[in-house]
Amino acid sequence: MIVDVVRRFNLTYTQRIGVLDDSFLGTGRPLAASRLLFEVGNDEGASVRVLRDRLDLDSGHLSRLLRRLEAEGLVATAPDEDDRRRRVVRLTPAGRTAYDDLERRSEDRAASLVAPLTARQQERLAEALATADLLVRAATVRLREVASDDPVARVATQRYFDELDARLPGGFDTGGPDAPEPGATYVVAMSDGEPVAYGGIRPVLDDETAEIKRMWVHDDWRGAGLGARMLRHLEALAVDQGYRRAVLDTNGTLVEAIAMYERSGYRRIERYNDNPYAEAFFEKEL
Amino acid sequence: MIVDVVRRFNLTYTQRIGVLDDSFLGTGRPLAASRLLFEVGNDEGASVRVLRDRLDLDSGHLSRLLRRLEAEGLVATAPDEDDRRRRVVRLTPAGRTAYDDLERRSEDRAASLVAPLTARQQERLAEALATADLLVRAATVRLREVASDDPVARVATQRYFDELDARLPGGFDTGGPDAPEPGATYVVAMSDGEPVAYGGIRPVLDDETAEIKRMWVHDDWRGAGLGARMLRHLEALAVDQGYRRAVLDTNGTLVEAIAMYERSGYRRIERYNDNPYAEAFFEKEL
DNA sequence: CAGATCCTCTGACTAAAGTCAGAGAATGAT
DNA sequence: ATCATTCTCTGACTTTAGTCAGAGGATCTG
Repeated sequence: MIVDVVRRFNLTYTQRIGVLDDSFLGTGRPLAASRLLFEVGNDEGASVRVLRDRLDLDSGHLSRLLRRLEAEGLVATAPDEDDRRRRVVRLTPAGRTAYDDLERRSEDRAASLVAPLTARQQERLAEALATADLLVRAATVRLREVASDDPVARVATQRYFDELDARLPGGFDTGGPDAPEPGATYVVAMSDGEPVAYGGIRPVLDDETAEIKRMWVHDDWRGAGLGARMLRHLEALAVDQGYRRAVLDTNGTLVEAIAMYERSGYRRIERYNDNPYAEAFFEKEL
Repeated sequence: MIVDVVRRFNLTYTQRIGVLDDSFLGTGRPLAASRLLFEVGNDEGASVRVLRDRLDLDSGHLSRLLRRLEAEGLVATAPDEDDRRRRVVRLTPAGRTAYDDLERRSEDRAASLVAPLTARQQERLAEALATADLLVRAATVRLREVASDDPVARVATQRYFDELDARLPGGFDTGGPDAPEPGATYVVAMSDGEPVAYGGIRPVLDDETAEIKRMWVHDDWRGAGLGARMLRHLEALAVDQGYRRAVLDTNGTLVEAIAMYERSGYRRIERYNDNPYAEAFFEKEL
């Protein structure tokens, strides 16, 4: 059923909205060149390498497209001062104008698409598309294991601490830099190169028990089921590693987290550590 | 606001779902050939002309693609018996197999896209996409004036009569073929080559009054605001033609229609004709 | 500081997409 | 019957897209 809806929507989309991509046409530039210009404008000072990954282009192909935009006077490239093998690409003033033109075309397209709808219908459409957007993004998030000193893991951890600090009544003190945790496994969920959820497991109490640590979901991603998905993923990892029980602690102010643990089959237990910030303790047989 | 949501979704879509089109890749055939094969399979016996319009291809380009599919033994072309300038294209058994393969790939893609979501999330996504689908389709419907003896108008009229016949307690009798109606204007809303809504105006009573006639919306399109849009369109036409008042009659069983007229500012009036099927009468100052 | 690796670039292609003119058969209008 | 029109096709292109090998400079590793 859902598959049919997705496919039907896909068809509608490519036939009707897909024409939005045509906003990149009619500029006298090939599509790939416009896409590149758009990407450079979005991420001012991106290196050629980043653009290549982002647009999934062959290095020769991209290089030629850059020469073309350069010849048109829209972008300028210069060596990256941090690593002179890399080259950074920037828009020239003329390039900025061309970029703004693309933006305007894209906006006009979107506006003319919804113009025939009443205000009420536009609201319904916006709501439906926002929901679809969130869920599609959530569905295409990739979970991957990271070392706890991986730069991405550090970013996620910092955000986790920041949130605790903001939400706990007395603030939160990390107590200095991370000590290495033998046997711990951390997982990050990435979307568009940004961490959107994070969590890990580590041995605790006895060798059959894993502790779920540092569960965090990006603000913009609440309600998309990412937390539950991360939790399932961590539980599966724990089973793979031979654990038979998961425990976790959390602060009483994190009510959505507590509700999510309860929905996921966790039961409250007695305090099992001396974490001063923890107020609620849970376990689940795996 | 809505514009931003549309654009954001557009980006998500092209980056994530858009890869659905890749189901046409990896078949050893160029994309255009796969699309053509898909189209031929969807509309068995389509003429080259129809395919050209549908896929928006240059006639030379299409012709070469057809030769290619023919050489692979996937399609066969033969002159159209009705007009031997035209040629109709059909799938061969091998072509049917290749088509089914494309279908399967497309389904698999859609299934794997939603696989990471929970059942509840899949439901939400299906609902959101179905809503978006309906509204996007509604937004891209084109209204155009037609003569009442235009084939499309006949189809729409017939569906209108069929529905009356099915819904009125005693059935509905057209009372023979249409008499010509001097001064009448009919409008049809088309989507994918099919009429999805219909309606017209004609002079009645005095030369300041237009009567709204034969308002009909396709079953699948109820709730998309098409009826209201058609009504607004007809009112605007009436104003252009110098009318200052619109009236209409309808049967009491057509409750959604009555609700729609009331929402659109129509007030109940006394019977103004002797239409035996009419039970409710409305007017609106334009 | 030597060798491996990374990054971007050019050369030399092939494949796919798209364009335009016009030929030849079939059909419609008068 | 004639002429204009319609439909599909082929020929003869150009432009985009995409691939692969390797050159040459910059940086990292031991």
